[in-house]
Amino acid sequence: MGRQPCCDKVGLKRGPWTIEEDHKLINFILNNGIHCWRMVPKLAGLLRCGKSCRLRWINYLRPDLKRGGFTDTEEDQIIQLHSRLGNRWSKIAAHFPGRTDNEIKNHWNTRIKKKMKLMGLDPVTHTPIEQIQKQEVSDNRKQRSQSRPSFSTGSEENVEMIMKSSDSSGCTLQVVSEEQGNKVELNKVTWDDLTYDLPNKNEIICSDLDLGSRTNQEKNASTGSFSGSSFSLEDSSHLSMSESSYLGENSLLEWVDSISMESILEWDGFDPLMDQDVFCFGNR
DNA sequence: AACTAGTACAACCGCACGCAT
DNA sequence: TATGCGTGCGGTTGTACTAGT
Repeated sequence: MGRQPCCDKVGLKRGPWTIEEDHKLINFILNNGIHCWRMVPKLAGLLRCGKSCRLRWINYLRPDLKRGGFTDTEEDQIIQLHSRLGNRWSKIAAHFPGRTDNEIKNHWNTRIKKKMKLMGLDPVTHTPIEQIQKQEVSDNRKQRSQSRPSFSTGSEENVEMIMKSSDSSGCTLQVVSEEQGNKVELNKVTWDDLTYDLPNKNEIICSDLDLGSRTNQEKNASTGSFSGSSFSLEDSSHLSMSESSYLGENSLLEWVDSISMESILEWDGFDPLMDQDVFCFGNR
């Protein structure tokens, strides 16, 4: 059927946001909340598409954003989570309140990837690069040998791992030899073990936990409460303005600070269009 | 000082999903 | 069921900034 564009793009501004636009957007959202992003630019007096407004708010203007560099601990945590979740940045970001998926994704692409390569680890599989190269050689050999008729490749590599149970700390695996039908139950292994010690762990985890396809519950959970990339209006009342350590421009920061917290807290009491008193400079 | 290469990150784009009709 | 809409997500691009020469 083909999706309609989120906006006609005609006469809309693109590129970097100005302080004035930021002020307009923040003022509108803090006073009215968000019911329909498509309507936000119109009501806020912005020549932007709703999508752009949403992105700007989520990634830059949200008052609860934690700015600044990532700590070593955070980086380690990102690596751990990435090994389990892959490039599902919103899920990863959910573990870091105040961080956005975009921020984590950027940090991953610019720094952590390189850091891992320097450590000799493949950023995609999280396994030692040397091991991957060996595996590739082994696979090539396998392929070549399989193309030959009646040639056994040996049983060591023909095993299947089945996840028997799992929780937040780790899982129990069953290893089944295809050729001999042997079943060996491993003691519980932690996710870290899976990350660094076992080959092909991505396939194991993804297939058995269905991490490759998001469930409705996951989606709802990610949008239902404040959890990193997904911002809940309800939970904004718990946020501390002191956490917004950086907003790009001091004037903007000061301006946000100057806004009465009461107006921020009343997300639920939002009356969408009753108050269309869009921000004007000098009004506050 | 001028230029270049590398880095960091904001912003955009296209697609998929859930929901309503 | 098919279609349209709004939103969220992940990949990619653009650009400002910094370091090195």
